[in-house]
Amino acid sequence: MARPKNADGQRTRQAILDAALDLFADKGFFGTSLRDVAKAVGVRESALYNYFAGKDALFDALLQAHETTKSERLTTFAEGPIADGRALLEQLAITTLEAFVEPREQKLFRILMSDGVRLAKLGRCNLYERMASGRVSMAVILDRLMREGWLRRADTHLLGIAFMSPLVAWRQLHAIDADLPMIKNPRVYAKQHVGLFLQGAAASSVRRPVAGRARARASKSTTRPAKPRRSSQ
Amino acid sequence: MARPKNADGQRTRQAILDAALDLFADKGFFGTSLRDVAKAVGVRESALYNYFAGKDALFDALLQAHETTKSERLTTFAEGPIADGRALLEQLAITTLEAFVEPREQKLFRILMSDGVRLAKLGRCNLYERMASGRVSMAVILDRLMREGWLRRADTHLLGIAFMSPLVAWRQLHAIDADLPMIKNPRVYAKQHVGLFLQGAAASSVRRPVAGRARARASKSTTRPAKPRRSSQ
DNA sequence: AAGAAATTAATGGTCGTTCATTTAATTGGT
DNA sequence: ACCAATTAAATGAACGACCATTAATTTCTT
Repeated sequence: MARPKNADGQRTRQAILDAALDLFADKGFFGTSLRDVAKAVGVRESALYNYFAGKDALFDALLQAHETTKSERLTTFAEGPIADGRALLEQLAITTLEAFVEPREQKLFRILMSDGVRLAKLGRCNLYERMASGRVSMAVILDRLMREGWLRRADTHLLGIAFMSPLVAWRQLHAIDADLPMIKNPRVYAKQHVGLFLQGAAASSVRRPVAGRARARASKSTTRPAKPRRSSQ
Repeated sequence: MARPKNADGQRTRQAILDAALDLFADKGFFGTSLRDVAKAVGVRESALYNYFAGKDALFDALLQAHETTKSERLTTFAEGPIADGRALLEQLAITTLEAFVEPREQKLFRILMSDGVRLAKLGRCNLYERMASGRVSMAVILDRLMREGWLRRADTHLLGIAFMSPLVAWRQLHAIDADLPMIKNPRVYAKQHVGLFLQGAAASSVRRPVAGRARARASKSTTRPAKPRRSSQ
């Protein structure tokens, strides 16, 4: 039989996109056949060609559907005055993590993780440009934070990687196994991450004397040996 | 013709392993056919079956060849007394980065990056166990550093991710594109990374009084408090 | 002659894609 | 309000190209 009673093109098209996103995320672009996609939709594979010219076109449509959704999260952080550098970074971390938590974005992330390099090599997706634009946006934000005195002067890319990569890694680890012995709440993690990013991991008692402001933080540890101090770069 | 003049089984076997590593790293496990491997070796694909039972067995042999090479880099750092925490972290960072730089390890890294999740899902490689063991080793080291007063008390996984993920990211970015505007020398990067990890990115002079509660987000004040420009380093 | 190393040939399977066809809904003229 | 023409949506069969794997065979070395 063909053309069942309530066949709706728009609905089918969206179902194809949904199924393709799921399957590509699960088994990869190259590991997913159009037969798989069609079976998930409940349709023969030849029906897909009514909506997409081929497998590549389907993937392109998938990417484009999320390109419009994305709408440049980072750049909005680079505008307006900065009232509180720490709060801005926390909000930035939370936004980033929550973007990863969003299911569709997460699936897309997994697709780009596993097949992005090869797809980019075939000129079929702009993974590198995506990443580069992200790094640039991040550099702009960090540069502003440095110029306005919230961050110390340092290599922008060093800071960018140090700030961003733990967020990505945290999300990645959670995507692989949700039961890891890690901080589970995105907001809690973001807060702690920013704290670590700003203050550093060194025990607070051995801070170099810079400004008289002594931070009465932590230092609840037991007796510890005296630290030989080396100059910091 | 068959059986060329100087055919050597051992040599061929190694050539197969080398070619497979290259091709799997480049096009992925699922994207590489045995024909490709055979062609790279200069042999028909049926010849591969003289050395490996099949594609899976070839991949297993590839993994095992590097399993023996690895020999637990991290654990050696957790033994012996810690003379200098910063130096230890720097050495750890350098060792990690240089391990990534090693070509074979780098290719394996790329394979596991792109196909690891799916291969693990098929029970064909122990990606998760690898990562978990790495996290545990890292946690042991960080725990010692905390107990001996080199690091402030914090969640071990938080610190582990914050220390390790930028190194992985740096290597990843360099593997993708060697011409990025980033610190290129592994040792220089390691030093700066450890400095940032220990001291943090906050400008050294300004510190908010206390009360990390940052809900000053809603304030729409256009008047920005004057930020002292303290340039450190 | 024996065996190692590689060949050619073939098998059964899956893939992306094309094409003619069938069915259900919509439309327009009378 | 009816019926033909049109269109949208999906089908089933097929194609050529790969794929992993196996089997029988050839050639070189010792």
